[in-house]
Amino acid sequence: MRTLNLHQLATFQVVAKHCSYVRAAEELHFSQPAVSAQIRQLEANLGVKLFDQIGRKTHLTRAGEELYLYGQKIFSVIDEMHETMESIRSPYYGRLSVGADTTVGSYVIPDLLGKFHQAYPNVEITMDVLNRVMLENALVSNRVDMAVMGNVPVDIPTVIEPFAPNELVLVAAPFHRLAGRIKIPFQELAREHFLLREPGSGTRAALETVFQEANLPLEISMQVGNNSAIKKGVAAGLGIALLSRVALDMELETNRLVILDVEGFPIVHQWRLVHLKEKNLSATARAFKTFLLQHADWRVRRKELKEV
Amino acid sequence: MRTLNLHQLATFQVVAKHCSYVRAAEELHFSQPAVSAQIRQLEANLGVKLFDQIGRKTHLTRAGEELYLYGQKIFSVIDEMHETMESIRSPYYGRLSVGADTTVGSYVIPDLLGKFHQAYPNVEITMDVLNRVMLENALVSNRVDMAVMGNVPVDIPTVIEPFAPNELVLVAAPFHRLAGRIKIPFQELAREHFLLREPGSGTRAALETVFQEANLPLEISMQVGNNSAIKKGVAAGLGIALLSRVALDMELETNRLVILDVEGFPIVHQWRLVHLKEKNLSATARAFKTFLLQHADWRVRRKELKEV
DNA sequence: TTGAAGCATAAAGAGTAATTATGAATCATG
DNA sequence: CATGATTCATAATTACTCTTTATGCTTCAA
Repeated sequence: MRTLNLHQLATFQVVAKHCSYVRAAEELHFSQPAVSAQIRQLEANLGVKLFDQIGRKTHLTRAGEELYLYGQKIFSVIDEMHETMESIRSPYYGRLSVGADTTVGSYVIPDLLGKFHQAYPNVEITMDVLNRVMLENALVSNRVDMAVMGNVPVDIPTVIEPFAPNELVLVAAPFHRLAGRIKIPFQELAREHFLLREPGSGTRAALETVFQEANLPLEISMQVGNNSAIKKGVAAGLGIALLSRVALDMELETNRLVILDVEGFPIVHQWRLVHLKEKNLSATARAFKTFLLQHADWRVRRKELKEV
Repeated sequence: MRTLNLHQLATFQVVAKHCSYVRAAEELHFSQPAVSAQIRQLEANLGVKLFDQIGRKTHLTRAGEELYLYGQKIFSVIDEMHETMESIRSPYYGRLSVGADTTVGSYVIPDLLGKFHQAYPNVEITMDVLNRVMLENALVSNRVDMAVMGNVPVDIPTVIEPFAPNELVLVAAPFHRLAGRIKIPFQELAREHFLLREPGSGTRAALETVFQEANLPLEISMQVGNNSAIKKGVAAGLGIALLSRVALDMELETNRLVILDVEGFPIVHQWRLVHLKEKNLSATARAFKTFLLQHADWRVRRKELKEV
């Protein structure tokens, strides 16, 4: 089945405009027979005569008049479509879907998204805070453009960019016996009770690793699936905890928690920006990636300055 | 400048629908590489990626989603356009512009247009009643599809169809001295005064011709540019006149005028349907032509029966 | 690890559309 | 009234585009 040919239609529009094959050929930079052939084929395709040749004047038929109007309609939709494609090519318009794991999604990304939004106000941003499994899932099923996380998936081909250091610090209540002491030997921790996240949490895994390497037993005071709850517990004196530095701004400022200066701490992990290697990043996504990598550093430095 | 290719867009729509090149190829009865090539070119033309290949699943990108919507819009306009063309191909829709000279346009065509309108109620009909010069002008400049007239233009290539006889009869007032007599010798007319149309009128020319051939002088009582005025004058006894039979229905019925039975009368001319040889008659115009030629005969016969 | 599924790539052939050159008809003009 | 300019049609050739077949690579389920 022979579908309408836009090339023919475009040619027709010009011929109809001038009511002349010759002048249409000039405007189109085609030869006159080429134009004639296009019109002949268009007439054959549509099954209607488009022009009347009266003497050496060319007139539109009724069908031609109607087709001319439809041509304008069609090309105006196409123009609109091209504009849309143009805006998609530009990073300043479009949609962006970012996934983040719990900590980074709660404490780091929101600020950056705010800044990005200021720079690219017409970009529609979606952020999903997900656990590691769901994140990996969202990545491979293409539901997010990219993800920010600590432990990147290893079994799928991805592009990984180091994004920001994740300092895991030991915190305690200000009245804790270790608070304020400096260069606390690691062994001292053996007597402490810990508040921990659920198994599978990256932070918990890190803590377990260092205790295993030091061959010390890890005393668990409480297991909680939520950073806020852990912070509350520590502040209440239920024990100490290993937490991401970025989650502690307010608690440190208001002196509800203090960082313990223990040998081997902070443990510095990396947050990473990840996306599928196969993924065609949109202009918007590329802009966001660049933006994130530039601003992350600065933000982390600012934190460190503040901390000193 | 490379314009959008509808073939590519149509292919894209199917691929987008299935999110699969293979299944699209099946539906389109193309090979899979052909489909791939189409999409590749479309992406190049638009400057955007349309699909993400994640593993062996194919996903639409943002640009692809947008394009899919535009594709639907574009093809719906095109469908509508095809429907319009279809209706133009049919004789039951369309426009029709007919020109007619004064007599036939006033007394013959209106009835036929009414009948045609009953048979083709969706056809937009325009009739222009024009003098001979204007009619010829309208024909060559393509402002009317066809014309009905007595003296057809000879210097332009036309298609001419005899349409109906135009009986030119001599009429007088019922109290005229010749009224009621039969087989009046032509010579008797020499004593009569005539009411005539302006020079250039076909009827006048016909009368002048027969007088010239008989070598008789033509006595002019009055020259009037209008058939109604002539009829009024004749009825008032100002003289006799040569008039088209079809213009006399009412006057004969109400006995305001009578036909004179003079040797050599009525003079029978032809009305003809004329259109440019080069003109592409629309389906509607062809239907009207057929209709007119069929119904004209019948109508004239009816007139004659009534007259007897 | 093997095979099926899905898409890409390359070479060859069929179909489409461009160009040049030329012809026929119209129409204004010296 | 014949000449030349204008306009579109036709024909042959060439260039280009698209399709197909054959094949390879990667993914993913069994």
